[in-house]
Parts: sequence; structure tokens; C-alpha cells
Amino acid sequence: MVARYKRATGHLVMHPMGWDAFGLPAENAARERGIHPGEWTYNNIANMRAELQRMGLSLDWSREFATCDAEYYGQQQALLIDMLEAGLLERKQAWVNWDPVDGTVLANEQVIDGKGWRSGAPVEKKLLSQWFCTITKYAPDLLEALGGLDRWPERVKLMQANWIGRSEGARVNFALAEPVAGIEACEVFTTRPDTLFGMSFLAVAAEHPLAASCTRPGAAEFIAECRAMGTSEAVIEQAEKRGFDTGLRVKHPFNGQTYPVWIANFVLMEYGTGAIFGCPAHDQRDLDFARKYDLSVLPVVQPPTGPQAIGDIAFTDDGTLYNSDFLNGLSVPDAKRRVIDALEAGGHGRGVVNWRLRDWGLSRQRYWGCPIPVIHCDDCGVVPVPKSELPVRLPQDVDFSIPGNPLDHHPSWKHVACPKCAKPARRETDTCDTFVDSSWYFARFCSPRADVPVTREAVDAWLPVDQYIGGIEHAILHLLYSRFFTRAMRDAGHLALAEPFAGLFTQGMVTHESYKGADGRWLYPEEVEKRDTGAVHRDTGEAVTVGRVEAMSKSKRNTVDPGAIIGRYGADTARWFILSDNPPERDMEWSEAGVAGSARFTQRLYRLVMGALPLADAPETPAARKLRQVTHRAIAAVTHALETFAFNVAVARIHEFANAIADAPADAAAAKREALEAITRLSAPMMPHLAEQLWSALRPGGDQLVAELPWLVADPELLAADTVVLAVQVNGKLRANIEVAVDASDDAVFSAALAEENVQRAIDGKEIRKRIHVRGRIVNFVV
RNA sequence: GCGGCCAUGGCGGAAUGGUAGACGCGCCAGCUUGAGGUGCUGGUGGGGGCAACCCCGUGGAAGUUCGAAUCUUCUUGGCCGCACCA
Repeated sequence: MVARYKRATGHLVMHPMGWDAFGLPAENAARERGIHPGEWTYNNIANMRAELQRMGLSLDWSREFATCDAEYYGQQQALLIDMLEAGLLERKQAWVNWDPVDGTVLANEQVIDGKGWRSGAPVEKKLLSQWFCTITKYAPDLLEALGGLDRWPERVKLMQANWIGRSEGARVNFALAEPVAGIEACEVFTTRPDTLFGMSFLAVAAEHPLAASCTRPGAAEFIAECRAMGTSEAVIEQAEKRGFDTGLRVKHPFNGQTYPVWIANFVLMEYGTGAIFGCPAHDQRDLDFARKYDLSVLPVVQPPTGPQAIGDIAFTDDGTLYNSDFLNGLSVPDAKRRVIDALEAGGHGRGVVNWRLRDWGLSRQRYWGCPIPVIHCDDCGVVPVPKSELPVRLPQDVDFSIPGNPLDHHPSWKHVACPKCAKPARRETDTCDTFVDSSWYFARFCSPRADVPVTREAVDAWLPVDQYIGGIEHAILHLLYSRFFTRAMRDAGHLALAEPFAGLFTQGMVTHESYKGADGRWLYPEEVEKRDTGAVHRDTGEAVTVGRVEAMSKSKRNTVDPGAIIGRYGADTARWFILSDNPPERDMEWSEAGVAGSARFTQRLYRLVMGALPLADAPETPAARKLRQVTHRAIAAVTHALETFAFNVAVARIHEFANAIADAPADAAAAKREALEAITRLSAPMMPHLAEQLWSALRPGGDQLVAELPWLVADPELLAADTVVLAVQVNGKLRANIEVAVDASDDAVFSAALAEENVQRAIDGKEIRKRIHVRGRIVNFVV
């Protein structure tokens, strides 16, 4: 609808459609039904394409592709090779989130409450060699550039900023009192270096090297316990601080004292350095920990109200430093600066900016994804596949009956000659996270058949995307990865911009109740019948559990098929109904109540126009001028509503317009054609088929489609009314309405208002202390 | 815990600080029909008169203002994001 409107307003619109088609569901279908993932996928695409075409979407099908087309993922492989050469794609050992059910690695973003986002299984930590996009190299730019995205929702920018997570602080190096296993010091990250004199312990994550070097009895068991508990939901909810004293001690950089080193379950290896210094008086977690293990608590920041004892609540606000040697008397911000200077001068640390964002692990041990185009050679190491040999195609003959990665246990696919030395070597069998596929598709649409990823001419002409419309669920991951990929492509010379999406609109999601049968299987809404006694299965009559209203998803089967509405009422009714229901940015609980009303309106509009034909010439009358004014106000109102994405309001304005045309008196006939043509053209983006039908009836023999006509522009002369209805208030309460000339003087307006009987009654002879006249709006008497 | 959004009739929702509830759904009544549906007409926030009109009303409390659903503060509830992030 937006594409049709923008086209009418003179824009050259590219409205493409493609398919994000790699991923787990295809492999699951293959396992369950013995059908090849490709066949399953392309069948689904054919069904969905037909569905979209029935809706009458003005899509440019000549640019269509699927991400599982070798022509697409081959070009993606070329981009990956560029990124490898630019140091943006790296292989490194890393603690990864391992989904034991799906048998694959998950990105942090795919771990929800400690569980795999698809399998729901508790995620384990594993140390593996994996491919990473070094998105962290762009962290400062990805954060700063958010400021320039003035057509993005604030909410999305905020979510991205939080996700990137910039925090200023210091790294402090603590020398061990006695080196252990070759380790002489431990570095921590802190945002509160000002509280360094309030230190009472140092704590490291279970995965930290210092933890591993601890030989005390019980240490290994404690570490194993932490790892097993991992990120499971139970642990997070309990939030119980647990620790193990290693017996090691570190030296304070300034006061010469030593402090104990603990292993603590609340310290994360992934953030900062995996080690912290504990200042219980001014950090709640440290305080909980210190109280539990009876560690010292020394306050060093004094609130303005004076010294206070620390009980079970840490003091985390600003104040004045004390108990802190050379920092005494300073404010918290001043003390931070001062202590960082001192750390740097003494070689004990430095001020740093720390980022929450971590590198993007994109390796998946899966078949149905884009193969990472490198070859492992015993002599040459990791060698990129020469671009002339792309695409690295997925083999067709794969066996899903064995668990694990089918590419890995395929008999021949991975055995190749090294491109450098020609000795036997092995293909990489990891495939890409499917977020990679969706991180540059918008650029590919500009030149979808090119034998390079994108042609400069095409991307320079089309990008950035002027209006991106997608669900709020993409606020962080997809949009962040796309912003990263665009920068990577820019640095590789493929295009010349950093930000892919100039304007972003986040649609709400369509939600529906979910249903579960007695055997625990999810049921489709059409299988369920609601009776007074409760929900039952339509065929078997057995009781059905009604679940919560949530976003429609294939896995929960709480989906509805717009095809049913199209079949019964037609595409225009379906479109009109979907647009009229509620504001597009809001979630919509799907209900077909009201579809009949939408169908009624399409019928009504048809009768309104067809019933007025043929239109004869008629004399200009005051009534005709009134109808013309109504028409042009409708044009302005609908245009404004569409510009602001208030589609439900646009629908309401067209309803009002239709009501006004129907109510117009017979002597307004001279303005009837203009009104009927206008309502036809205004409703065309929403109901394109009906609009063309009506247009051809209004202009028999005409050779233009509504879709080709420019958008109507309201005539300012007709928008300006001759008279205006003013509300008259007394003490802010409405007492009357008066109709006055638009250019009536204040005095004329006031005397007209005072002439109203009801106004006089409200004033009741009291003194008028103030009179307000806001032209075209309101009159108010204060008595 | 931190950050953000939201709260308006039976329902979805309108409302540049200026007539709260547009428009639609639903419901009620009447006309049309043999009946039902469709269609058409009227009504539909609460209360009082039952007409003209008056009082109350946008989760709650206070404030700014001639005037607040809208701005400010506090508060309650719901939703979303992040989360032992040092």
C-alpha cells in the first residue's frame, strides 16, 4: 500500500520480494518427512508467492530471489572472502553457547533465558574453534551513527544503544602477591575506579585462567558446578552469590595491602576482563557477596547528608570521597579522573571504554545454510576458496538419518585439493548463521542477477532503503547486523554508504490465542470450536486448553490464513480490513469480527459510484461548493494520514467522505463527479482492484489506470472555509457553538458568543475578567 | 535491578494544549421481507430532567494553564528491551 501511494506521489519505487529461506525448519522437515530441504523450501515459496499475489501487492517479481539460491549465496561467499581478507571474519577459540538438542552453536542473541531459542533446551558452554564477524571493530561507529538516523523509532535506537553498551571506566592491573602457574597479575575492568580504596576482594569468573590455576581442594569442583549451572534460568532467578576462596592474594596498587582472590559465580568471563575488584560498600552484588563470606566492608564515598553505616544496601549514588588517601574530598567524577591519572602514571592501569557488544559467532554445524567458503590445509592453514570457483554449492545427496552436521559426514564433499599447494585438504563444513543471509539482501535487490554481489551503479542509484518496514522483533539483531554488513561492504568497495535504512517503520505483530489438545499437541484455530462449556476439538469434541495470546508462529500453530478471507470476500476486503483494524505499529490480536463490515464498505462504495452514473452536467450551487470543500478536505486528511502511517485513520477519513457524499443534497450534483473520482483515487492504494473497476466506469473509454495517475492534491482555496464553527466556553466549560465568518474580528466573535442564551445563563451576570479568542478554535470567558 | 512504552465506551481505536469518544465493530429500535440475512433510517459513556439543558467522565493523586486524554511530579497496573555488564 505504501508502495502504491509513494508511486502516485511521484517516486520511482522499487518494491521487491524475496525469501529468507535457509535455516532449521527446512532441515527439521527433512528429518521428519524424508523430503530434501530444498524441495520443501521451494514448495513453500511457491505457495507463499501465490498467496502474496492474491493479495494484490504491487511487487516487482523480476527481482525475486531466495537466499538458498546458489546465485545468491555464491555472491555472499564472495563477500565473506572480502571480509576474511579485511580481517572482519576470523576464526578463534571461544566459549560458545551449545544447544545439545539441535547440536549446534548459538549466538548470544539466540539464547533466551538460558535456553536455545528454537529447541528450548538449556544451553551449555563449550570451548570451540568458530568463525566470528568482528562486529566489535565497528562498535563506536555503530553507536554514534544512531544519532543520524532521524527516521528511525527512538525505541529501536535506544535498544541498539543498550545492546552495544558503551561504558567508561578503567582497567586496573593487580599484581599477585606470589605468582602462580606463570601468572603474575590479574587485570580487572571497573566503572568505579574511584572506589579503589574501598576494595575488599578480587573475584574472577569460573572460566578465568586464574581460576584454572587454583590447586586448592574443591576448586575444580566449584568451577565445574558453575559451568554446569551456566546460564540456566533457575540460577538467574535465584541470583544467589556463591564463591570459592583461592587462597591467592593480590597487591593493591596504592595502599600496599593485599586482598584475597575469589572465584565467583556472578562474574562473567565474556564481559570486561572476566575479573572484578569488589568494593562492597558501593556495589550491591559485591555487598551481598561480602556479607555472605564475611569480607570487609569499607565505605569510601560519603553522601551529602554525612557519613553513614553500610548495612545490607550499598551506597551507589554520587558523593564525596573519604578513607581514600589522595582522593579524599573529591567528587566521584573528579576522583575517577584523578585515580585514572595515578594508575596510568604508576603503570597500574588505564582509562578505557568497554563495550557490551561481542563479536558475532556465525558458525553453524548445519546443512541448510550458506557454506563458509574456505579450505583447511595442513600446510597452508586456512585458504579462501578462489572467487572463480564460487559458489561453493551444497551437495544434494545428504543423509539426515545420522545426528550432527550432514556436510561433515558426507562421503566426498569436504575432500578437496588445497587451492594453494594442491595437496589434499578439507572444506570448511560450518555454514553461516541465517542472519548473514538477511544482512545484505536489500543491496542485492538493486542488481539481483549481477555476477558480482552488487553493481556500484545499481546500489549508488537505489540505496539506502528509503522506507524499511519490518517487525519490532528485528529491532536489535537483524538491523544491527545489516548496519555492520553495510559498513563491511563499504570498506570492501562494494558501495559508498554506512547506513542501509534511512527510514524505518516497525510494524506490530499479529497475535492470536494458542490451543493445545489433550495429547499436548498444538492445534490450529480452525480445529477449535468454542462452546459455553469451554473450547473443544471440532472433530473429536475433546477438551482443548486455551493458551495465551501471542505472536503467530508456525511452531504454536496459532496462525490464520488470509487466503480464507480473500476467498470469501476478495483481496480488497482483506486489505481494507487489515488496514482499518488498528494502528500498524501496534500488535493486533487477530479477529475476523468486522470483516463483514469491511466487505459491506466495498459494496457500499461500489453502489455509491455506480448508482450515481451517468453523471449529467448541473448548475453550480452553494451545496455543490460545500461538497467540493468536503472533497478537498478529504484529500488533505487522507494524504496526511498516509504520510504519517496512520492507515486506520486514512480508512476512517474515507468512510467519512463516503458518508458525506451519500448525504450530499441533490443540488450538489455539479460537484458529484469530482467527489466520486476523488474517493475512488484516495482508496486506490488500499483497494486497488475496486478502484480500477470504478475508474473505468467513471471514465469509460479512458486509457489510464488509477495506479498510473498522480496523487490528488487538495486545492488550498477550497480548504479555506468561509465560516467556522467556534466552541464557546465559560470558565473552560462548553456552553455553545457559534458559526462566524473566518475573518470575523475579535469584537464580532465575542458579541456573537455573548448573544447566545446559554452563554448568558452560564455567565449569570458575573463580571467577565478575561476573554480569549483563538481564531478558528475557541472562545472562552473567564468570570 | 536498569532503560523504555502504554493506560480513553461493550470492543478496535480518533483527538497540532482548544467541543473527548471521529470512524468502524457490536448492540437496541424502526422500515424493507412470508421469516432470516442483506439493505435503509435512527439511537448507543454514566447520571439527572427523560425536552431545552445540567452534573460527572480519558487508571489514581497533585501541579502548570483561561483551558489538560495531551505538559510536569508522584503513584498503580500492564507490556517490551537489557540484565549478577562490574
